[in-house]
Formats: sequence, C-alpha cells, structure tokens
Amino acid sequence: MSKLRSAPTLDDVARKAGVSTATVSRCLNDPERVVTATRERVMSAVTTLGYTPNFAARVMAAKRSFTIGAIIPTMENAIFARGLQAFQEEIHRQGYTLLVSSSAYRPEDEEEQIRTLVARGADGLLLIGHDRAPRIFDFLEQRKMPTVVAWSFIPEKDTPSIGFNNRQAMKALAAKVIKLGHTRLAAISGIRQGNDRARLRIEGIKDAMEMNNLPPDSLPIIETSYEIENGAEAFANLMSQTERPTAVLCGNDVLAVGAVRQAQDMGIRVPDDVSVTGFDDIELARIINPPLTTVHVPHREMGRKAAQALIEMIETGSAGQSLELPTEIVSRQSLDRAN
Amino acid sequence: MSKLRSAPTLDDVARKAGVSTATVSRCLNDPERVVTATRERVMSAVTTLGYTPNFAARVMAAKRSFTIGAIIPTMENAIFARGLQAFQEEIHRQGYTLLVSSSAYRPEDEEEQIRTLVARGADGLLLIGHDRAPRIFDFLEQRKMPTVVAWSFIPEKDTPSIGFNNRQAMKALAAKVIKLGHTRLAAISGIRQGNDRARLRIEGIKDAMEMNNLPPDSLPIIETSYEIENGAEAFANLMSQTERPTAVLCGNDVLAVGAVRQAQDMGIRVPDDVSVTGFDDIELARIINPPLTTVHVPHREMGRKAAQALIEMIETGSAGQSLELPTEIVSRQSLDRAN
DNA sequence: ACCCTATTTGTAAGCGCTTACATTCTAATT
DNA sequence: AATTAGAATGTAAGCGCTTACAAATAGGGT
Repeated sequence: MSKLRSAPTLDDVARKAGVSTATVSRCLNDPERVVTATRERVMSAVTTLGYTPNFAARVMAAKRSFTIGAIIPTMENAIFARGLQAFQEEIHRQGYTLLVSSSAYRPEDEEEQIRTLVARGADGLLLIGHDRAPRIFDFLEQRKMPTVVAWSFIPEKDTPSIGFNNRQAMKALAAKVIKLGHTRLAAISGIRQGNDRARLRIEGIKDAMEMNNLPPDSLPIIETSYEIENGAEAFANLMSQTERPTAVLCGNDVLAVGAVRQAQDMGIRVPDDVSVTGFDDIELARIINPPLTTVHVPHREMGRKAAQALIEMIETGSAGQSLELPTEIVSRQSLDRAN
Repeated sequence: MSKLRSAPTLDDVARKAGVSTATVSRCLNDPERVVTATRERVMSAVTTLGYTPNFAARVMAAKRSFTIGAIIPTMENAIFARGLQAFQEEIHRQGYTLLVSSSAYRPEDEEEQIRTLVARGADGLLLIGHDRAPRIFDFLEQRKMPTVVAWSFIPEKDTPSIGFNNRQAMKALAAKVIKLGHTRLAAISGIRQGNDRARLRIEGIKDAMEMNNLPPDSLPIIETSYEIENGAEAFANLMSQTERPTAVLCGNDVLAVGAVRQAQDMGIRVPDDVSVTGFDDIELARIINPPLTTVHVPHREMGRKAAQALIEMIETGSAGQSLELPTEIVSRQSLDRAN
C-alpha cells in the first residue's frame, strides 16, 4: 500500500544528502562545480528518492525552458510530419524539447497557440509560412521571441525563413508543362487565404504563362482544402467545362492524387487525355498509378536546418538568417506532351 | 524604438487597474467571482498592457497545468497522426493543451520522455501500447499520473486501454484468407520487441492457423521496421524460398504496399500469383494498385475516446475504464482465392 | 437605525527551483 | 605557523502566480 506522497523536491534530496539545495541544483545543472564525493552522495539520494526536477519551477527560476514551440497547420499531412520529425530530432540532439500544436489552418487558433507557447516560456518558435496578421509578429518582436518561418523562403521578410521558393519552383514546373505543348492549363489550389505556399505556387504558374505569352488571367483556378476527395471534386468540376484543359497543375500531391483518381473514375486517361502534376513529392506520389510528376522538396533537411538556425538565434541572440533550399522537378508518368 | 521591457506581470495589471493581484487572477480564472465594473477595468488593463499569463508560475501555484502529454512512436506514420489529431481536437475543446513527443520506437527515449512530460506537470498521459518496462508504470502510479494506453485493447492491464483487439482482428483476417483456400501463408511483421500491436497481430495469424489445422510454427515471419522499402525487401526474401507462399499477411499497410510494389517489380501478379493483405487502412491502401484488403481501424474515434477517458480520469480522479473499439475487414483486390 | 449575512476584494504565504553573494574549507606559498 | 587565493558549499532572495483567510462593503430584515 503506497503512501499518498507527492513528488520529492530538491529540498528532500538536499536533506537526504546532507547538503544545501544550491549544491543539489549544481549537481544537476553544472556537475563540474561540485566535488566528486559530494556529487555521488547527492546523485544517490536522487535515485533512491526517484527525484525528477519540477519543470515549472525550473523555468521560473532560470527564465529558460529549453523548449521550442512549433505550430503547424495539421499533423495529418505527411510533409509537415516529416519536416517536423527532423526538426525534433535535431533540437533533441541539442538538449531541447519540442512542443507542437496544430492550428487546423485556422488563423485565430494559430494566434492563440502562439500566445500559449510564448506563455509557456518557449525559448523559440517555428512557424509555417509568412502569411499572418502583423500584430502577431509585433507581439513576438516585443517579447524578443526568436522565431523562424519554414516551408517558405521570402528573404525580404523580417522573420528569417528556412525554406524554398514556392513561386519559382512552380514556375519551373509550369514552364516545363507549357514546353510540352500544353496551352490550356488549369489549377487546383489549396486555400490561398493565409497560406503563402498556396498563393505563391499559383503566382508561379501565372509567371510561366506570362513568360510564354499565355494570358495568366485565363487560368481556371479551383481552390479547395487539403483532402484527396476535394481534389477529385475539383477535377470533375474542371472537366465539366466546355473547353477542357489538357494539363491540370495541382498545388500539392494530395489534390493531384484526387485528380488522378477522379480521372480514372470518369474514364479520362492520364496522361493521354489530360496531364496532372503535383507538388511536395510525398509517398503517395510514387505509389499512385500513373506516378505523379511533381516538385520534390527536401523536407527533412529543411526541418534540420530550421532547427539549427533557431537554436543559434536562441543561444547567440542573433537576428538569424534566411536560407533557401533547392527543389527539383521529379518527372514521372502523369505529365506528357499535349496531343 | 521599443524599450527593452520584459513581459508584463499580474502585478503590473493589478497596479494599472488599481486592484490587488488576487482580483486580477480571479478575473482571469473565475470571472463570475468579480463584479462587472471591476472586471472591465481589469480586462482593459490586460489588453492595453498586452498581458499574457506566465504558464510556469501558474502551474506552480495551481499545481495544475491543463496540459496533456502524448508520446507516440513516430509522427511520420499516418495512423498515429490521424488519431493524435482527433485526440488533440478533443482535449482542446475541453481547455487542455497537447504536448507531443515521439520516441522513434526507442524504449529508452520513450522512458525519458515520459519523465520529462511528468516533470513538466502534465495532468495526464497518452501512451501507445502496453509493452514497456514495469518500472515505468510503477513510476506513473507512484506519481498518481492519470494514464491511458491507446492503439491496443488489453482489459487485463492495470492501465486502461482505449483501442482495439489486434489479435482478434488479425485472426479474423487470417481466417478469411485461409477460407479462400490459402494454406501456404507468410507474414511480414513490424518489430515485435516492445510493440504489442505487432506482436499480437502475429499471434492472431497463428490462432487462425491453429483453428484451421495448419501448423502455426510453420509460418515464415520476417520482422522489419516501418518503411515501404523494408516491406519490399521482406517480400523479395519470402519469394526466394523454394516453397513460395500464396498469401502474404503484413502487419501494416506500409509494409503491404512495399510488398505489392516489389511483386510488380518481380513480375509476380497480385492477387493472381500471390495475395497480400495489410492492416490499418491508411490512404495508401486504397490508392495503390491493386488496392489492399486490410483491417480498418477507427483512428479518429479512438483518439477522441481516449481524450474523453483521460480527461475524465483527470477531473474525477477515477481509475478509468478500458474501451474496445470495433475494427472491420475491408475487402479490396489484393486478396483473392488460392489457385 | 441596527444587526447579520452574503458578496466582493485584499493580504500574504507559499509552489520548487536558480543564482548572486557570503561563508567556509583546502592547500599552496611564505 | 601564518597568510591567502581559490575552490566548495551555504544562505536567502526572488521568479509570477493561486488561494486560504481576513477584511471591507453591500443589502435585507427587523
């Protein structure tokens, strides 16, 4: 029958080891500063008591939490999951812990979560994309909170970004599509409001059209949220137009997978009747038939680099530096020349 | 030029509003208890100062964090991502925040993370599966930490589990395979060490074999970790045996997808030459060709129910109750009768 | 008017830790 | 043996909040 006893404290350890709390604290945080004999006595008290330091108290006293917060749109998206996993591995290697929340793509929720993470004493923050209310950045700056933005690279912004040039990458892909003879393009995009990745990818398509003397305003765009089914629906929609496109450029692989499946259901052959492209290069992209031509993004590397940049900002107090990562077009079978 | 000023405290708000800190605290935590006029004065001070409560201080004083910790093997796995997303939505609805760490399937890391989460003052914990060192459960019990296990349902355990009967579910699937005339079965399993899901699924196959007078010990089992490539390799391995199996039962969809792809690469037809089954019913399962016959698991519901159970334990101090969720076999084209 | 109860607000004691500063101890130098 | 620099340890003041308890104020019944 175990006694109802609350967790042992530093004080308990100190008493048991016959030293002061300061010494115990030093044993735990800066072992060099205490002589071996004492340290051993303290450590054995720690283990016999099963002592674990109380984090809240430590944070309060030290004004340092060794915690980094990350807010992602959703965990149900392989691209964030992968990048975040790498991010977490890197910060863990450096002695930090990760706090994640997901905002479900809702800006108000994201704002609340940012405040929560700050209140929890996060030493730094990882955010996805630059598109959010300026007051949030003001708040972060006023609090001197080291912050890094990932998945998007816009060097002009104050907040350093570790990511890739969504616009450029999509432009390159669209240029390739056009070079294959396609003139009737269409786009299926994620919701662009508050999402610079989605927004800039569409801009990229338009850039490529403009460069090749296709009127950018003629591009049919269907915006929808991140689900296979929505991609399918959008595709059906696009195909019901009188003038069918010959190439459908999707803002991400998930929507593209939906498009390809819908094509199959409608008896439309990909790429013979219509080409489809994706973006992200997640697993689904190479599993589906035909496999998707898409843009490969180095998610793991991005996560790692973002972690390094953020930790440097935290530890040196520097302003941080943006870093652009390369993307590359992966050619598979869902894109072919126009006929 | 903004002054370098640290975050405003309760005290600053109190002074600005001309009340005591106790009143401010009450305004924030229990607004009913303070009269409207005062409350408004306080609230306006809060907004003009841009006050955000300091979490560590609050946790320390209140001995309550409104935080729930979850430790999952990896975020790079759709099944955990999905269940966790639902879990987080539910606890958020009830005013709690989620702290996630991933252990990368490493027991030592998991143990450390459990201690970290406890030290951080988590009000409750979500763990995946029952297989871990008893001292961890002892620690949790000694600390009176409300804990729920998900993804596995084993009612005999002390820690309540919200999940499904992995053994039973796999047994049903294997029985179905056998009924289709297959006698030469083989299994590709996840690492069973420390993973009751993987372990019990294999047991389920053996149960079904035993019931149908097939010698359970004859089942070839290849254990490998959770990656498409590993599934492919395992499949190749299995097919190089002199006596090829006619049905390969995989411990999860990811391994099954690897198996199917490898079959294609080897010119082996699925299901004509060999049947393949999965487990989990993730998106990949219906996207691949042929789509996988697999076991559908209600991940979202499990996440939600686990959240409800855990919160009830936290708030009522009750011991908590296990809950079994139903799974169902989803028949698609990767499984057919033996020829 | 007066007393009593109920409501609202204030006072102050921690929560468990870190760390600046003070004190004690060790041992090398004179 | 006396002196003293330097290492090891101790003392105690917070960190920003909650909450038990005390005090003040308001309202209702006589």
